[in-house]
Amino acid sequence: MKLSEAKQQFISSWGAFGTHWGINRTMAQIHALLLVSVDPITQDDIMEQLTISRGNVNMNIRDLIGWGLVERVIITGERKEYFTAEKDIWKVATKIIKERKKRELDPMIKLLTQLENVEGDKKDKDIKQFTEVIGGIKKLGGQADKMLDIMVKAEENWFTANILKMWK
Amino acid sequence: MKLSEAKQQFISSWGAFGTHWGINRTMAQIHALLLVSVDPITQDDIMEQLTISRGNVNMNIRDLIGWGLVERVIITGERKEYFTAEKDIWKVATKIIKERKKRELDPMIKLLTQLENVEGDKKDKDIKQFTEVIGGIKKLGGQADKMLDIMVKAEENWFTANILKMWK
DNA sequence: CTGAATTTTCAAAATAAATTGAAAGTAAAA
DNA sequence: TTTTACTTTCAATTTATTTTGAAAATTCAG
Repeated sequence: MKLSEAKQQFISSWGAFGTHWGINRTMAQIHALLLVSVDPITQDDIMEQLTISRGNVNMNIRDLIGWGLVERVIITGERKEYFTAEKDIWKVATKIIKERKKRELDPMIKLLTQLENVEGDKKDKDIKQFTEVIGGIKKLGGQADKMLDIMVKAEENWFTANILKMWK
Repeated sequence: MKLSEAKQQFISSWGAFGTHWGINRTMAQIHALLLVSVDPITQDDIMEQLTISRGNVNMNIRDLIGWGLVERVIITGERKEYFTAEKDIWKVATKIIKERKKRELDPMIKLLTQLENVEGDKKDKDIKQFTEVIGGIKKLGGQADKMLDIMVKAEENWFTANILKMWK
């Protein structure tokens, strides 16, 4: 397979993959394009390569910057803005995990904590099962939290890799 | 907060939470309703509680059964079908993880493996970066795989919990 | 078998999400 | 300051997803 073909394939698949995880197709594709672009590129480059509108590119790029996955690059002498993506996949994963945890997991756990304090007799069958389910989810969330923390804190890949190998 | 209110709140939030993860709101809500229902319930119960159509309930219930999160229950003497959800959250998570891994992660890793075999000089800057990015994602996928395997294989919650505590 | 109860299907309708493109906004250059 | 190159915004449109509901299929009791 040729490089250009492989890049195309990657961009398209990464986009499809993203949709399964609540990320919009175009944002994932722009991210993929930036990942496989050696040098920083402009909004016009993205428009052309993915055949999408200027507004679309602009909005999604801003989102990607918000996620900390892409940054603006100033090229001296050039008027246009250039963009580049973090290429270290470990860092990429770390950022996504941190951000999703903050945006989704933390608020959910906060809510569950409130829901646990339901009125009534704790011995009641209905109440008991409810608090058990809620408590279970909270506990699971806590576990996930710990795992993610480990991943995030483990600066060195080998560290986690080796821990994991022990129990494989 | 009253139990009924808390249940309502949980169902609605669980639905919203689901949408961030590529799960449709109604399916997540049906799942939530089943999680907080002590006894098995019918399609009509679900229709009524969530005020959604029969067809909608039927399709989403089938999907949930496909994920192994819900099962049909035959109540002797009753003509209608009843449904119930797995209440052990650890098992629920395990099933979701296994299934998503099979449906999404495995195919992606397979594709990346193909893309690594790109034609041309491995010393070329463009090719080098491409294979590095692809290789990085594959490696990350492999790590995730291992982690998920550990979670899935760890029948006893405390086992993983304790491993994790060591590095917290 | 017959027919009532129940489940399933799926085309059409409703809703939600993504995309466009042109106008408004900004900032550097002249 | 004015012009010009570029970026941002957002109402309108397009596209994708979800939901409905009635018809078809299935199941089971009599």
